[in-house]
Amino acid sequence: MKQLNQGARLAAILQLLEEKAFWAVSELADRFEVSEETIRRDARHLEQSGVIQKMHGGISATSNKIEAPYRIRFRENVAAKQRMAQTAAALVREGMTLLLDSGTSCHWLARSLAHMQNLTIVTNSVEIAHEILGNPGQRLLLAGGPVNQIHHAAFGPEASAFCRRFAPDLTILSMSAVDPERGFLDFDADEAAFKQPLLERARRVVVLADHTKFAKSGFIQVASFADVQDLVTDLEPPASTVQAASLSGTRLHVSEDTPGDHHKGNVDLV
Amino acid sequence: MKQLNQGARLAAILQLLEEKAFWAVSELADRFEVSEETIRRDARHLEQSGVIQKMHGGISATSNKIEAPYRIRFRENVAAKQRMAQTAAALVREGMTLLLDSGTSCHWLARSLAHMQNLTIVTNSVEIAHEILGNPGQRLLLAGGPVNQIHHAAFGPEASAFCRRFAPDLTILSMSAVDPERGFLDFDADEAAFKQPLLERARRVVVLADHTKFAKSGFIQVASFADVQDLVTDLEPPASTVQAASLSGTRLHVSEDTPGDHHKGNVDLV
DNA sequence: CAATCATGTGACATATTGTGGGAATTAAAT
DNA sequence: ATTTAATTCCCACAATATGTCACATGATTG
Repeated sequence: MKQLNQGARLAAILQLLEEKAFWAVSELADRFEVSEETIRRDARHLEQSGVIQKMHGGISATSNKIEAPYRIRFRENVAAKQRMAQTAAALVREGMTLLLDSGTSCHWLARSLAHMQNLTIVTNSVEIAHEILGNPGQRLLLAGGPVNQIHHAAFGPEASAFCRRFAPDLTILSMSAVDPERGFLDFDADEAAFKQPLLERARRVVVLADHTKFAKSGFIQVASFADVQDLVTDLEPPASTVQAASLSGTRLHVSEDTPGDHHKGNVDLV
Repeated sequence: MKQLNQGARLAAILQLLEEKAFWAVSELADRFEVSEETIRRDARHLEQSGVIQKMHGGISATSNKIEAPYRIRFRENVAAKQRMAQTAAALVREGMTLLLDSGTSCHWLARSLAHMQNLTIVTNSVEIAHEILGNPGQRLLLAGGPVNQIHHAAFGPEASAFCRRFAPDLTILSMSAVDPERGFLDFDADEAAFKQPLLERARRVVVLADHTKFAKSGFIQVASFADVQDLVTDLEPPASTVQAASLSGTRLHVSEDTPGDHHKGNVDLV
């Protein structure tokens, strides 16, 4: 192929990506008879305009389907979420009825429960419902209504009324923020309004909150420490939070990352 | 297989996991002509993003659990279902409100609607809800309640009452059997009891039924031809069925397989 | 002619890969 | 059940490959 100017080359690259999903930088440099650095600059330009995706070794077509933000969040901090899920799963016994809140942490917990039999799961999360249906031998009760596009869950009055009909053995909630003084908080008003009534009928409340939640402070209080029997997290919380939990009798389950140290297990304070 | 760079290799591994649930490290190293350690590192990357599960000796798809029967059915007769979905999608306009019944045909339709904006989807199917949440710019109203393990959808009174609150532009139903004399039938009593009331408030009823449904005859009548404005199917139905449809003014949309003949399109009788 | 832009080159930073040693896991044998 | 052997895994290091940046050159444009 002969020398093309930049515009023609960019267009040609896009054309080539129709044929093959991935092109190595060296391939393109060779084909257009320019230096690899030029191709890399082209790649940077195209990536800036979101048309392609730069990868190590070359460029690839952007996935034509924009992934929903929820599903991106689901894949962030996977290791920590999996550890928390394992820790929380240890609280579950066969035959139990669980109320599983929406949120990616609860979603990972649902996945960790795959092997358990004879569970009844009540949830308002479409993602968790979808997950549970992949687990044979688990009953699913789904709260419906208008579905929130951000959280992929129903928070409306239908969902609220539905969930209040049950008295689950464990009420498992995720929280957006944990504050030593104000307890557990949320940013979303609908979400908070959905969770709050669940506390009244709850026998045992388990909250999942990774360490990033200790640095935040939402603006709607959902629960105090006294409402929560178990708090599962991935890193030791600040001393003030540990103390607040201790004073209210909230058990703290820290599932730390312990590479090469498999017998240490979880640190359960109180 | 030739040497691939990391990105291409990761994608290829995910592709391979579609074929076989478990791949040994040695197998993959062999296939990609890289060292086993490289494969292990790939595995670590993929596990970090939660896409696969690392096992001793190899990697496996996260869901090494038995795939739910629904999800197996979803992958059967894909070509026919996709054609029917395309045909049905042609009836949908932006801004519409759709009631989408459960069933794999409707599920494929939901997928075909991915590119459309500003749709409002009412459904009782967890699978369809999950699909819709992957389509940006579509509103989702989910009917809840106890979820049927076979159909992955809610058929209970909560779901029924919820759906009856809406007057959708299109009411799209799948049916288990089509009989020239008795109309549209079902095998499942709960499912039938859910669908029947939807017909009353429906403005326009679209039924999806592939050709296998013409050979069956369920035992619960859900609708007569007079209730149904459009019938989408993949092959020309028996003459008696065509006549029954014609007499009741039911439009017949046959999305036949027309390889290399893209302008023939659908056969619309009446 | 000055200013801007595209390109190539080389120096340096970052990422990926293979190798070998030692820990961990599994399988086999006692 | 306990020990032994084989396999597999993880880590650290070195080599290679790739990416980024800064600067110089030549082309293009106003």
